[in-house]
Amino acid sequence: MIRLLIVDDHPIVRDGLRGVFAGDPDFEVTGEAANGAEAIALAAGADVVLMDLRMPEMSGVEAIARLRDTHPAVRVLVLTTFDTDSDVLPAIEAGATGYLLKDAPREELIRAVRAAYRGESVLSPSVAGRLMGRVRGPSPGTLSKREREVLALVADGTTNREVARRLFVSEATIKTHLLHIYDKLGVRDRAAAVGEAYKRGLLP
Amino acid sequence: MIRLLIVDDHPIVRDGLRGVFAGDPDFEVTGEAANGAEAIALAAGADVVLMDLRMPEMSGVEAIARLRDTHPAVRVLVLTTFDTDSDVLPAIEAGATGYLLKDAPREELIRAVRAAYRGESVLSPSVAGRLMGRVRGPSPGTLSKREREVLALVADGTTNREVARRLFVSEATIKTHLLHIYDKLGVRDRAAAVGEAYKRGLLP
DNA sequence: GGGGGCATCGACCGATCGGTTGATGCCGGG
DNA sequence: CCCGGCATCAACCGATCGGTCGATGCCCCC
Repeated sequence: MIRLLIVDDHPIVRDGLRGVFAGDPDFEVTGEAANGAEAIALAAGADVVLMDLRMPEMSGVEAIARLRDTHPAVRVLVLTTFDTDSDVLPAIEAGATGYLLKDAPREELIRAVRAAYRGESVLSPSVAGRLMGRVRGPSPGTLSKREREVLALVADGTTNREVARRLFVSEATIKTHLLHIYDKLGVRDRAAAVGEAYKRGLLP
Repeated sequence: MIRLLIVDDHPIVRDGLRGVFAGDPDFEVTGEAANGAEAIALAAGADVVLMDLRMPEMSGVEAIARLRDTHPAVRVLVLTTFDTDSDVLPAIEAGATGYLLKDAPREELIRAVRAAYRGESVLSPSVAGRLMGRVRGPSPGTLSKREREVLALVADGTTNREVARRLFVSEATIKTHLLHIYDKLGVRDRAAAVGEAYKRGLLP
Protein backbone atom coordinates (compact mmCIF):
# COMPACT_ATOMS: atom_id res chain seq x y z
CA MET A 1 0.00 0.00 0.00
CA ILE A 2 1.48 3.30 -1.09
CA ARG A 3 0.17 6.38 0.70
CA LEU A 4 -0.06 9.43 -1.53
CA LEU A 5 -0.28 13.16 -0.89
CA ILE A 6 -1.51 15.23 -3.82
CA VAL A 7 -0.28 18.82 -4.02
CA ASP A 8 -1.63 21.08 -6.74
CA ASP A 9 -3.37 24.43 -6.70
CA HIS A 10 -5.95 23.36 -9.28
CA PRO A 11 -8.90 21.45 -7.80
CA ILE A 12 -9.57 19.85 -11.15
CA VAL A 13 -6.07 18.46 -11.43
CA ARG A 14 -6.34 17.11 -7.90
CA ASP A 15 -9.57 15.40 -8.89
CA GLY A 16 -7.92 13.89 -11.92
CA LEU A 17 -5.01 12.56 -9.91
CA ARG A 18 -7.27 11.19 -7.23
CA GLY A 19 -9.25 9.44 -9.94
CA VAL A 20 -6.17 7.86 -11.45
CA PHE A 21 -5.24 6.20 -8.16
CA ALA A 22 -8.72 5.60 -6.75
CA GLY A 23 -9.25 2.45 -8.78
CA ASP A 24 -6.01 0.80 -7.73
CA PRO A 25 -6.05 -0.87 -4.28
CA ASP A 26 -2.26 -0.47 -4.05
CA PHE A 27 -2.70 3.24 -3.50
CA GLU A 28 -4.35 5.35 -0.87
CA VAL A 29 -4.63 9.13 -1.24
CA THR A 30 -4.13 10.38 2.28
CA GLY A 31 -4.61 14.04 1.56
CA GLU A 32 -4.65 16.97 -0.81
CA ALA A 33 -2.89 20.32 -0.57
CA ALA A 34 -3.19 23.47 -2.65
CA ASN A 35 0.23 24.90 -1.89
CA GLY A 36 3.61 24.11 -0.38
CA ALA A 37 2.77 25.10 3.17
CA GLU A 38 -0.25 22.81 3.32
CA ALA A 39 1.86 20.07 1.78
CA ILE A 40 4.39 20.19 4.61
CA ALA A 41 1.64 20.09 7.20
CA LEU A 42 0.14 16.98 5.63
CA ALA A 43 3.31 15.16 4.63
CA ALA A 44 3.57 13.06 7.79
CA GLY A 45 1.21 10.28 6.70
CA ALA A 46 2.48 9.92 3.13
CA ASP A 47 5.03 7.76 1.36
CA VAL A 48 5.05 9.69 -1.89
CA VAL A 49 4.13 13.33 -2.54
CA LEU A 50 2.88 14.32 -5.99
CA MET A 51 4.02 17.92 -6.17
CA ASP A 52 3.16 20.72 -8.55
CA LEU A 53 5.78 23.44 -8.78
CA ARG A 54 4.06 26.72 -9.52
CA MET A 55 1.68 27.43 -6.69
CA PRO A 56 0.61 30.44 -4.66
CA GLU A 57 1.81 30.99 -1.10
CA MET A 58 4.74 28.58 -1.16
CA SER A 59 6.28 27.21 -4.35
CA GLY A 60 6.88 23.53 -4.92
CA VAL A 61 10.64 23.93 -4.93
CA GLU A 62 10.64 25.53 -1.52
CA ALA A 63 8.29 22.87 -0.21
CA ILE A 64 10.59 20.12 -1.50
CA ALA A 65 13.58 21.68 0.20
CA ARG A 66 11.74 21.88 3.52
CA LEU A 67 10.42 18.35 3.23
CA ARG A 68 14.04 17.17 2.91
CA ASP A 69 14.53 18.41 6.44
CA THR A 70 11.24 17.67 8.13
CA HIS A 71 10.28 14.39 6.45
CA PRO A 72 13.40 12.93 4.80
CA ALA A 73 11.75 9.55 4.23
CA VAL A 74 9.04 11.00 2.01
CA ARG A 75 9.69 10.73 -1.72
CA VAL A 76 8.69 13.72 -3.81
CA LEU A 77 7.60 13.21 -7.38
CA VAL A 78 7.30 16.49 -9.25
CA LEU A 79 4.34 16.62 -11.61
CA THR A 80 4.10 19.84 -13.56
CA THR A 81 3.39 21.41 -16.91
CA PHE A 82 6.74 23.02 -17.45
CA ASP A 83 10.05 21.55 -18.49
CA THR A 84 12.20 24.67 -18.65
CA ASP A 85 15.62 24.86 -17.07
CA SER A 86 14.48 27.29 -14.43
CA ASP A 87 11.84 24.82 -13.24
CA VAL A 88 13.57 21.48 -13.63
CA LEU A 89 17.00 22.16 -12.23
CA PRO A 90 16.01 23.82 -8.95
CA ALA A 91 13.49 21.04 -8.28
CA ILE A 92 16.10 18.32 -8.80
CA GLU A 93 18.61 20.21 -6.69
CA ALA A 94 16.06 20.64 -3.93
CA GLY A 95 15.77 16.88 -3.72
CA ALA A 96 12.91 15.67 -5.90
CA THR A 97 12.96 11.93 -6.52
CA GLY A 98 11.42 12.28 -9.96
CA TYR A 99 10.10 14.79 -12.46
CA LEU A 100 7.11 14.07 -14.67
CA LEU A 101 5.23 16.31 -17.06
CA LYS A 102 1.47 16.53 -16.85
CA ASP A 103 1.06 15.30 -20.39
CA ALA A 104 2.22 11.88 -19.27
CA PRO A 105 -0.36 9.13 -19.77
CA ARG A 106 -1.98 7.64 -16.67
CA GLU A 107 -0.10 4.34 -16.82
CA GLU A 108 3.24 6.11 -16.89
CA LEU A 109 2.22 8.14 -13.87
CA ILE A 110 1.30 5.03 -11.91
CA ARG A 111 4.57 3.32 -12.83
CA ALA A 112 6.44 6.46 -11.84
CA VAL A 113 4.83 6.59 -8.40
CA ARG A 114 5.71 2.94 -7.77
CA ALA A 115 9.28 3.64 -8.83
CA ALA A 116 9.49 6.74 -6.65
CA TYR A 117 8.17 4.70 -3.72
CA ARG A 118 11.10 2.33 -4.20
CA GLY A 119 13.40 5.34 -4.24
CA GLU A 120 14.15 5.12 -7.96
CA SER A 121 14.52 8.25 -10.04
CA VAL A 122 11.91 8.82 -12.73
CA LEU A 123 12.23 11.48 -15.37
CA SER A 124 10.09 12.46 -18.31
CA PRO A 125 12.03 11.97 -21.55
CA SER A 126 12.39 15.69 -22.23
CA VAL A 127 13.50 16.30 -18.65
CA ALA A 128 15.95 13.43 -18.86
CA GLY A 129 17.44 14.94 -21.99
CA ARG A 130 17.82 18.23 -20.21
CA LEU A 131 19.74 16.61 -17.38
CA MET A 132 21.89 14.53 -19.70
CA GLY A 133 22.98 17.61 -21.54
CA ARG A 134 23.71 19.20 -18.22
CA VAL A 135 26.09 16.41 -17.26
CA ARG A 136 28.02 15.71 -20.39
CA GLY A 137 29.59 19.09 -20.98
CA PRO A 138 27.09 21.86 -20.61
CA SER A 139 25.42 22.14 -23.99
CA PRO A 140 25.62 25.30 -26.02
CA GLY A 141 22.90 27.50 -24.65
CA THR A 142 23.57 26.75 -20.99
CA LEU A 143 24.50 29.87 -19.11
CA SER A 144 26.86 29.87 -16.16
CA LYS A 145 25.62 31.08 -12.81
CA ARG A 146 27.38 34.38 -13.19
CA GLU A 147 26.04 34.84 -16.68
CA ARG A 148 22.49 34.26 -15.48
CA GLU A 149 23.01 36.87 -12.77
CA VAL A 150 24.15 39.39 -15.35
CA LEU A 151 21.35 38.58 -17.75
CA ALA A 152 18.70 38.85 -15.04
CA LEU A 153 19.88 42.34 -14.18
CA VAL A 154 20.00 43.32 -17.84
CA ALA A 155 16.43 42.09 -18.21
CA ASP A 156 15.47 44.59 -15.52
CA GLY A 157 16.98 47.43 -17.50
CA THR A 158 20.26 47.70 -15.64
CA THR A 159 23.07 49.32 -17.60
CA ASN A 160 26.44 47.60 -17.84
CA ARG A 161 27.96 50.12 -15.49
CA GLU A 162 25.31 49.56 -12.88
CA VAL A 163 25.50 45.78 -13.24
CA ALA A 164 29.24 46.03 -12.65
CA ARG A 165 28.71 48.10 -9.53
CA ARG A 166 26.15 45.69 -8.14
CA LEU A 167 28.23 42.60 -8.76
CA PHE A 168 31.42 44.30 -7.53
CA VAL A 169 33.35 43.84 -10.76
CA SER A 170 34.44 46.13 -13.56
CA GLU A 171 32.32 47.14 -16.50
CA ALA A 172 34.71 45.31 -18.80
CA THR A 173 33.87 42.06 -17.06
CA ILE A 174 30.19 42.58 -17.62
CA LYS A 175 30.75 43.22 -21.29
CA THR A 176 32.74 40.03 -21.56
CA HIS A 177 29.98 38.08 -19.84
CA LEU A 178 27.45 39.56 -22.20
CA LEU A 179 29.50 38.62 -25.24
CA HIS A 180 29.61 35.05 -23.97
CA ILE A 181 25.87 35.15 -23.41
CA TYR A 182 25.28 36.40 -26.95
CA ASP A 183 27.43 33.57 -28.20
CA LYS A 184 25.60 30.90 -26.27
CA LEU A 185 22.13 32.15 -27.14
CA GLY A 186 22.96 32.91 -30.74
CA VAL A 187 21.93 36.56 -30.58
CA ARG A 188 23.61 39.88 -31.23
CA ASP A 189 22.37 42.29 -28.56
CA ARG A 190 21.04 42.47 -25.03
CA ALA A 191 17.39 42.86 -25.94
CA ALA A 192 17.48 39.69 -28.03
CA ALA A 193 19.33 37.90 -25.26
CA VAL A 194 16.53 38.75 -22.84
CA GLY A 195 13.90 37.63 -25.33
CA GLU A 196 15.69 34.40 -26.11
CA ALA A 197 16.25 33.66 -22.43
CA TYR A 198 12.53 33.96 -21.73
CA LYS A 199 11.69 31.79 -24.71
CA ARG A 200 14.01 29.09 -23.42
CA GLY A 201 12.82 29.40 -19.85
CA LEU A 202 16.22 30.45 -18.57
CA LEU A 203 14.64 33.41 -16.81
CA PRO A 204 11.62 32.98 -14.53
CA MET B 1 -29.03 17.39 -20.48
CA ILE B 2 -25.92 19.29 -21.48
CA ARG B 3 -23.55 17.46 -23.78
CA LEU B 4 -19.88 18.28 -23.11
CA LEU B 5 -16.70 17.92 -25.10
CA ILE B 6 -13.48 18.07 -23.08
CA VAL B 7 -10.42 19.39 -24.85
CA ASP B 8 -7.08 19.35 -23.03
CA ASP B 9 -3.71 17.85 -23.83
CA HIS B 10 -3.21 16.52 -20.29
CA PRO B 11 -4.90 13.17 -19.65
CA ILE B 12 -4.99 13.91 -15.95
CA VAL B 13 -6.86 17.16 -16.42
CA ARG B 14 -9.33 15.41 -18.71
CA ASP B 15 -9.88 12.84 -15.98
CA GLY B 16 -10.46 15.53 -13.43
CA LEU B 17 -12.99 17.32 -15.60
CA ARG B 18 -14.77 14.10 -16.45
CA GLY B 19 -14.98 13.35 -12.74
CA VAL B 20 -16.48 16.74 -11.95
CA PHE B 21 -19.37 16.17 -14.34
CA ALA B 22 -19.75 12.42 -14.01
CA GLY B 23 -21.78 12.65 -10.81
CA ASP B 24 -24.30 15.12 -12.19
CA PRO B 25 -27.07 13.63 -14.37
CA ASP B 26 -27.54 16.98 -16.10
CA PHE B 27 -24.27 16.49 -17.94
CA GLU B 28 -22.99 13.97 -20.41
CA VAL B 29 -19.38 13.99 -21.55
CA THR B 30 -19.63 13.02 -25.20
CA GLY B 31 -15.93 13.00 -25.95
CA GLU B 32 -12.39 14.03 -25.17
CA ALA B 33 -9.80 15.63 -27.41
CA ALA B 34 -6.12 16.32 -26.86
CA ASN B 35 -5.74 19.17 -29.34
CA GLY B 36 -7.69 21.60 -31.49
CA ALA B 37 -7.93 19.40 -34.56
CA GLU B 38 -9.47 16.53 -32.63
CA ALA B 39 -11.83 19.00 -30.98
CA ILE B 40 -13.25 20.13 -34.30
CA ALA B 41 -13.73 16.56 -35.42
CA LEU B 42 -15.70 15.74 -32.28
CA ALA B 43 -17.62 18.98 -31.85
CA ALA B 44 -20.73 17.85 -33.71
CA GLY B 45 -22.41 16.08 -30.79
CA ALA B 46 -21.66 18.68 -28.13
CA ASP B 47 -23.50 21.66 -26.67
CA VAL B 48 -20.53 23.09 -24.77
CA VAL B 49 -16.81 22.63 -25.40
CA LEU B 50 -14.40 22.95 -22.47
CA MET B 51 -11.28 24.16 -24.23
CA ASP B 52 -7.69 24.44 -23.10
CA LEU B 53 -5.64 27.02 -24.99
CA ARG B 54 -2.05 25.85 -25.12
CA MET B 55 -1.98 22.55 -26.92
CA PRO B 56 0.24 20.84 -29.48
CA GLU B 57 -0.81 20.48 -33.12
CA MET B 58 -3.55 23.09 -33.10
CA SER B 59 -3.95 25.75 -30.44
CA GLY B 60 -7.20 26.42 -28.64
CA VAL B 61 -7.58 29.87 -30.16
CA GLU B 62 -7.37 28.52 -33.67
CA ALA B 63 -9.80 25.75 -32.81
CA ILE B 64 -12.29 28.29 -31.42
CA ALA B 65 -12.08 30.37 -34.58
CA ARG B 66 -12.73 27.32 -36.74
CA LEU B 67 -15.59 26.14 -34.56
CA ARG B 68 -17.26 29.52 -35.13
CA ASP B 69 -17.52 28.55 -38.78
CA THR B 70 -18.16 24.84 -38.68
CA HIS B 71 -20.35 24.57 -35.56
CA PRO B 72 -21.69 28.02 -34.72
CA ALA B 73 -24.23 26.65 -32.24
CA VAL B 74 -21.56 25.15 -30.02
CA ARG B 75 -20.56 27.27 -27.01
CA VAL B 76 -16.89 27.32 -26.16
CA LEU B 77 -15.82 27.77 -22.56
CA VAL B 78 -12.10 28.37 -22.27
CA LEU B 79 -10.53 26.64 -19.28
CA THR B 80 -6.85 27.32 -18.91
CA THR B 81 -4.04 28.10 -16.51
CA PHE B 82 -3.02 31.43 -17.95
CA ASP B 83 -4.63 34.82 -17.67
CA THR B 84 -2.14 36.94 -19.59
CA ASP B 85 -3.22 39.42 -22.22
CA SER B 86 -1.74 37.37 -25.00
CA ASP B 87 -3.93 34.41 -24.03
CA VAL B 88 -7.16 36.04 -22.95
CA LEU B 89 -7.74 38.61 -25.65
CA PRO B 90 -7.23 36.41 -28.71
CA ALA B 91 -9.51 33.76 -27.20
CA ILE B 92 -12.31 36.26 -26.58
CA GLU B 93 -11.87 37.74 -30.03
CA ALA B 94 -11.99 34.29 -31.60
CA GLY B 95 -15.43 33.82 -30.11
CA ALA B 96 -15.17 32.07 -26.75
CA THR B 97 -18.36 32.26 -24.70
CA GLY B 98 -16.47 32.28 -21.42
CA TYR B 99 -13.02 32.18 -19.91
CA LEU B 100 -12.27 30.34 -16.67
CA LEU B 101 -8.98 29.68 -14.93
CA LYS B 102 -8.11 26.17 -13.84
CA ASP B 103 -7.85 27.23 -10.23
CA ALA B 104 -11.60 27.73 -10.16
CA PRO B 105 -13.41 25.49 -7.66
CA ARG B 106 -15.57 22.69 -9.04
CA GLU B 107 -18.89 24.36 -8.23
CA GLU B 108 -17.92 27.48 -10.11
CA LEU B 109 -16.97 25.39 -13.10
CA ILE B 110 -20.35 23.65 -13.10
CA ARG B 111 -22.21 26.94 -12.81
CA ALA B 112 -20.09 28.33 -15.63
CA VAL B 113 -20.92 25.47 -17.96
CA ARG B 114 -24.64 25.88 -17.29
CA ALA B 115 -24.32 29.59 -17.99
CA ALA B 116 -22.35 29.00 -21.18
CA TYR B 117 -25.02 26.51 -22.29
CA ARG B 118 -27.57 29.31 -21.98
CA GLY B 119 -25.27 31.52 -24.03
CA GLU B 120 -24.26 33.71 -21.12
CA SER B 121 -20.72 35.00 -20.81
CA VAL B 122 -18.71 33.76 -17.86
CA LEU B 123 -15.38 35.22 -16.86
CA SER B 124 -12.98 34.52 -14.04
CA PRO B 125 -12.61 37.59 -11.85
CA SER B 126 -9.05 38.31 -12.96
CA VAL B 127 -10.04 37.86 -16.59
CA ALA B 128 -13.04 40.10 -16.13
CA GLY B 129 -10.80 42.78 -14.68
CA ARG B 130 -8.54 42.47 -17.67
CA LEU B 131 -11.40 43.03 -20.04
CA MET B 132 -12.86 45.90 -18.02
CA GLY B 133 -9.55 47.68 -18.15
CA ARG B 134 -9.48 47.05 -21.85
CA VAL B 135 -12.80 48.76 -22.37
CA ARG B 136 -12.65 51.80 -20.11
CA GLY B 137 -9.64 53.57 -21.58
CA PRO B 138 -6.73 51.24 -22.12
CA SER B 139 -4.90 51.10 -18.81
CA PRO B 140 -1.32 52.24 -18.49
CA GLY B 141 0.75 49.30 -19.59
CA THR B 142 -1.41 48.34 -22.55
CA LEU B 143 0.56 48.48 -25.75
CA SER B 144 -0.99 49.38 -29.06
CA LYS B 145 -0.92 46.86 -31.88
CA ARG B 146 1.89 48.67 -33.60
CA GLU B 147 3.87 48.92 -30.42
CA ARG B 148 3.57 45.20 -29.83
CA GLU B 149 4.82 44.56 -33.36
CA VAL B 150 7.84 46.71 -32.73
CA LEU B 151 8.56 45.17 -29.36
CA ALA B 152 8.28 41.65 -30.70
CA LEU B 153 10.89 42.41 -33.34
CA VAL B 154 13.14 44.08 -30.79
CA ALA B 155 12.85 40.98 -28.61
CA ASP B 156 14.28 39.01 -31.51
CA GLY B 157 17.31 41.26 -31.65
CA THR B 158 16.22 43.44 -34.55
CA THR B 159 17.90 46.85 -34.67
CA ASN B 160 15.79 49.97 -35.00
CA ARG B 161 16.91 50.42 -38.58
CA GLU B 162 15.92 46.89 -39.50
CA VAL B 163 12.59 47.14 -37.69
CA ALA B 164 11.88 50.30 -39.66
CA ARG B 165 12.71 48.54 -42.92
CA ARG B 166 10.48 45.59 -42.10
CA LEU B 167 7.50 47.69 -41.08
CA PHE B 168 7.97 50.07 -44.01
CA VAL B 169 8.38 53.16 -41.85
CA SER B 170 11.31 55.40 -40.93
CA GLU B 171 13.74 54.74 -38.15
CA ALA B 172 12.49 57.85 -36.37
CA THR B 173 9.05 56.30 -36.10
CA ILE B 174 10.44 53.19 -34.49
CA LYS B 175 12.29 55.27 -31.94
CA THR B 176 9.13 57.14 -31.11
CA HIS B 177 7.24 53.89 -30.66
CA LEU B 178 9.96 52.62 -28.39
CA LEU B 179 9.85 55.74 -26.26
CA HIS B 180 6.12 55.24 -25.84
CA ILE B 181 6.71 51.62 -24.95
CA TYR B 182 9.28 52.61 -22.32
CA ASP B 183 6.78 55.02 -20.90
CA LYS B 184 3.98 52.50 -20.68
CA LEU B 185 6.10 49.76 -19.20
CA GLY B 186 7.99 52.04 -16.86
CA VAL B 187 11.43 51.09 -18.13
CA ARG B 188 14.36 52.93 -19.62
CA ASP B 189 15.79 50.72 -22.36
CA ARG B 190 14.88 48.03 -24.86
CA ALA B 191 16.26 45.12 -22.89
CA ALA B 192 14.16 46.03 -19.87
CA ALA B 193 11.13 46.50 -22.11
CA VAL B 194 11.53 42.96 -23.42
CA GLY B 195 11.95 41.61 -19.90
CA GLU B 196 8.96 43.51 -18.58
CA ALA B 197 6.81 42.45 -21.51
CA TYR B 198 7.53 38.80 -20.82
CA LYS B 199 6.84 39.25 -17.13
CA ARG B 200 3.46 40.76 -17.94
CA GLY B 201 2.61 38.16 -20.55
CA LEU B 202 2.46 40.75 -23.33
CA LEU B 203 4.78 38.64 -25.45
CA PRO B 204 4.05 34.94 -26.04
C1' DG C 1 51.12 19.13 -15.92
C1' DG C 2 48.51 21.03 -19.35
C1' DG C 3 44.16 22.16 -21.46
C1' DG C 4 39.70 24.21 -21.01
C1' DG C 5 35.98 26.62 -18.95
C1' DC C 6 35.01 30.40 -15.93
C1' DA C 7 35.72 34.94 -14.13
C1' DT C 8 38.20 38.91 -14.10
C1' DC C 9 40.19 43.41 -16.18
C1' DG C 10 41.80 47.14 -19.78
C1' DA C 11 41.64 49.87 -23.97
C1' DC C 12 39.95 51.31 -28.22
C1' DC C 13 36.40 52.58 -31.82
C1' DG C 14 32.48 52.71 -34.53
C1' DA C 15 27.67 51.87 -34.45
C1' DT C 16 23.60 52.13 -32.13
C1' DC C 17 20.65 53.68 -28.87
C1' DG C 18 18.21 56.95 -25.79
C1' DG C 19 16.41 61.67 -25.10
C1' DT C 20 14.59 65.78 -26.82
C1' DT C 21 12.05 68.86 -29.60
C1' DG C 22 8.98 69.72 -32.99
C1' DA C 23 5.78 68.63 -36.54
C1' DT C 24 1.90 66.36 -39.57
C1' DG C 25 -2.19 63.58 -40.48
C1' DC C 26 -5.92 60.46 -39.18
C1' DC C 27 -9.58 58.89 -36.43
C1' DG C 28 -12.92 58.40 -32.82
C1' DG C 29 -15.38 60.06 -28.65
C1' DG C 30 -17.17 63.72 -25.80
C1' DC D 1 -16.09 70.56 -33.44
C1' DC D 2 -12.14 69.89 -30.97
C1' DC D 3 -9.35 67.10 -28.05
C1' DG D 4 -6.61 63.07 -27.39
C1' DG D 5 -4.49 58.89 -28.84
C1' DC D 6 -2.12 56.73 -32.51
C1' DA D 7 1.11 56.69 -36.18
C1' DT D 8 4.25 58.96 -38.88
C1' DC D 9 8.73 61.69 -39.82
C1' DA D 10 13.18 64.80 -38.98
C1' DA D 11 17.47 66.37 -36.88
C1' DC D 12 20.71 66.47 -33.23
C1' DC D 13 23.76 64.95 -29.35
C1' DG D 14 25.65 62.55 -25.71
C1' DA D 15 25.78 58.14 -23.59
C1' DT D 16 25.89 53.50 -24.05
C1' DC D 17 26.59 49.43 -26.26
C1' DG D 18 28.82 45.98 -29.24
C1' DG D 19 33.18 44.08 -31.21
C1' DT D 20 37.81 43.15 -30.89
C1' DC D 21 42.34 42.37 -29.15
C1' DG D 22 44.85 40.97 -25.37
C1' DA D 23 45.77 39.47 -20.64
C1' DT D 24 45.67 37.19 -15.79
C1' DG D 25 44.25 33.86 -12.30
C1' DC D 26 41.57 29.96 -10.68
C1' DC D 27 39.96 25.41 -10.63
C1' DC D 28 38.68 21.03 -12.37
C1' DC D 29 39.42 17.10 -15.08
C1' DC D 30 41.99 14.28 -18.07
